[in-house]
Formats: sequence, structure tokens, C-alpha cells
Amino acid sequence: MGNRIKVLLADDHLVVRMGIAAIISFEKDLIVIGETDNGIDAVRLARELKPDVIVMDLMMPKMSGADATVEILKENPAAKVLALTTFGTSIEIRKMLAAGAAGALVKTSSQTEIIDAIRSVAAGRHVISKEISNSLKVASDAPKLSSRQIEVMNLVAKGFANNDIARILNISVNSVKDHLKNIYTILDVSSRTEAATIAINLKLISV
Amino acid sequence: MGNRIKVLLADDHLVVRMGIAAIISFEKDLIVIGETDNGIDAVRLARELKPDVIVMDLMMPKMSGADATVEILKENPAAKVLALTTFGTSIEIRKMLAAGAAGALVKTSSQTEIIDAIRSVAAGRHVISKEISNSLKVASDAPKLSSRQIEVMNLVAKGFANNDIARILNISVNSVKDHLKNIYTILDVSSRTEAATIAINLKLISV
DNA sequence: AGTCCAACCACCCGTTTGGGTGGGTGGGCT
DNA sequence: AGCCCACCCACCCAAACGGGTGGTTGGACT
Repeated sequence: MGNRIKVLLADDHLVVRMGIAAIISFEKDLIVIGETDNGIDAVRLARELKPDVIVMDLMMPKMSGADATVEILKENPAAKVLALTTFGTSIEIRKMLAAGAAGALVKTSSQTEIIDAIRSVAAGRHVISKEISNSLKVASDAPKLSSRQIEVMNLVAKGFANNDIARILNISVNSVKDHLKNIYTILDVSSRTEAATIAINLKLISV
Repeated sequence: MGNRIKVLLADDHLVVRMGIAAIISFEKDLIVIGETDNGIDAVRLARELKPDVIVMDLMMPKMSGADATVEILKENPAAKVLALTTFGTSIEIRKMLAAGAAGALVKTSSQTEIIDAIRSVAAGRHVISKEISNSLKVASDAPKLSSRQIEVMNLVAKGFANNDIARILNISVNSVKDHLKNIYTILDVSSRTEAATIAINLKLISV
């Protein structure tokens, strides 16, 4: 009774918080001790309430779940953050896990999956749902561009010609072409337009 | 008591269904009579259970909420569908509203907003949340491409050269160039790459 | 009837692009 | 030390692209 697992909910969707709270309310060893709809309050509540598990959405106003997780774990490396996300695929998930999040679940998870995950991370284990580990796998063998190549690709996607890009980056047009050749090889394409759309798809560049 | 508003929930996220169900459970004039996690069952349950209001997610496996709405309203034009979506902006929302959906809400809506919306559509009124009407507004004064132009842009975004596009569409290269010139004018750009990224951003073409 | 417009086609021409060759430098890893 | 690799630069050249001109046809709306 005095030993229930204390859960903090951080999700900008009220219906999601209500849903998780409802699921948790059926379990007598779990209790929701706090809720918030943004990342900044999540950091504050994590400090004040000392929850055993923090169920955290990725996309939230003011501060993303990933950034909040980084903050929380910086303050208290023993905190257990369980990411709850709509899409399995995201660099934000990588960021959270890299920061030390204890687990990651998709929102389509079943009742038992969610409950089990909360208990598992509370017990110090790590939980990654199948959908997410799959998408992390495909993301990890996705092509990788160097930082310079990404700079070039960003400008290409904005419609700049090689000449403009050269001026902007303070290099010669030949070097720009050179970068593009390398990029084409990496992405396995043969035109700047295809490279741009693929880079956007792979989230290699910001749209 | 026998006159409660019967609600059918269609959302692939369990936590969302639980959340809405929890919210509804506090209201004595509302009752959830069915749940499903996909569009196909939503169509079937709408037929079998004759709900007063169908709360429908946009993105669902098997059949999207938009397609399900089209089906349901074809079978029963008096059905009240309330779209519930994560993002305010989507062509899917337009599709649902065009099909005759009674309302559209974002998932960040508050408890009272959701309850009020359900009661309103049950009473035959239409409800569009502010976030959605705003995004529909900006979408409506976004540039518009003809269907032929969209065909061309899709191929451009895939990296095809004008020559290939001409072959694929069975027109001459000159006509392809002609379409591109018109597209550039409409989108206010001067290169295929910029046109592609902007078209993707504006969701004029599928990625 | 007339007007509008999308879609189609053709030519010209300067610029840009992509692909190929050849190099130089400096940092990092073994 | 040697090696790899990112990044830098130069030259060449055929192909593709973008912008401009001109035109026809057929459907829609007034």
C-alpha cells in the first residue's frame, strides 16, 4: 500500500493521460501522482514529486519529451523515463534513449504491454517495444551524411544553384559539385532533386 | 436514462479510447456502446450499433478514418462523425468534412471541449475546433496545382528527368517543360528542386 | 456567341548540372 | 610511419534545365 509505484504522466493530449490513468487505476501496485501537458513542468514535477516512473510523450509544447528527459536525467541519473510515442520512427527516440531513458513504447500498445513496461522500468529493467526496435534498426543502417554534406543538401533543398551554394559556404563551385557527387553516391541517386526528397524522407535535413 | 447519447469510439490507440471512455463515463447523458481500433470495424459497428455519435481517429490501420467516414455516410447519411486528430493540418480532415463529417477536434482538446463537441454533433450541430479551422484556412489560400501538374510534380520529386516524365505521361518534353513553367509561377520558384521541397511541405504531393 | 484556361506542341538559347579526369591538404586511426 | 577520408580545387563536355517566343485544341462558364 505504501509501496506503490509512483507514476508521473507527461503528455499534451488529455485523452492520452486519462487513458493511461484509467489503465493504471486498475492496478493496485501503481498510482499516478502527477500529470502535466508539457516538458518544462515535467522536469519540475520530476524534481518535486520524485516519481518512480515518468511516462513521457515525445512531442509536447514548450519543451519536447526528449529535451525534458535529458534535463531530468541530468538532475537525477536514477530517474526512470518511459517514452510513449505515436510513431515508432524518430530521431527524438534515439535522443531519449541516448540520454538514458529506460524504455520506449508506441501508443498502440495494449493494456498489459503498458502496465508491464511501467513495472519493468520501475524494477530497473529496460523496455523497448518491437515496433520501435525495428524502426531503430532500419534507421541505423540508413545512409549517413557528413555535416558538410548536410549543409550542402540543406541549401540544395532550398533551391540554391551550385554557384550560390559555393558563395554561401565560401568554397569553389567545384567543391560543391564534389560534395554533390559524394552525396549522390551515398544516397544512390543521380540528381539534386531526388537527393533532396530522399534526404527529407530520411530526415537527414530539416524541411 | 434510456435516452443517453450512444457513442462509438474508433481509434487505434488504446490509451486514447480509454481516455475518451473515462471522460465520457463522468457524463450521465453519454455512454460508450462500442470501440474499435480500425476503420473497417468502425463501418461495421456503425451499421450494427447505430450510435448517435462516432468519434473517429484519422490514422488507423486497414482503413483510414476518412475512408471509413465516407463509407459510413454513404450507408447512413444521418450518421454523426466527429473526427479526432493529432494534427490540425491534413488533407484527410478536408476529405472527412467534405464527406459530411459533423465535426473535427484535435486531441489536445480539453475535457469540456470534447464532451461539448459530442453533445453538439449529437444535436445535429457542426463543430470545428479553432486549431483545425485555422489550419484549414491557411491551407485554403495555399497555392493550388491542377491534377496534371501534381502528376508532373510527383515524378519530378522522384528524380525523373523531363524526358522520362514525358515518356511516362505520354506527352512531349515541351509539354512537360510547359507544366513546369506554370508550376514554377504558381509556387513562385525557379527550379525543380525547390518546387519539389515546397510541394512536399505544402503536402501538394505525397512523399 | 465569345471568353477563359488547361493541356498540348515546337523552336531557340544561355546557363546549370552531372560525370569524368586529375590533383592538394590536414586530421585521425593503427 | 602509413593509411584513410573529408574536404578542398581545377578542367572538360555532353546532357539537362529554365525562360522566352510562337501556336492549336477542347471543355467550361457567361
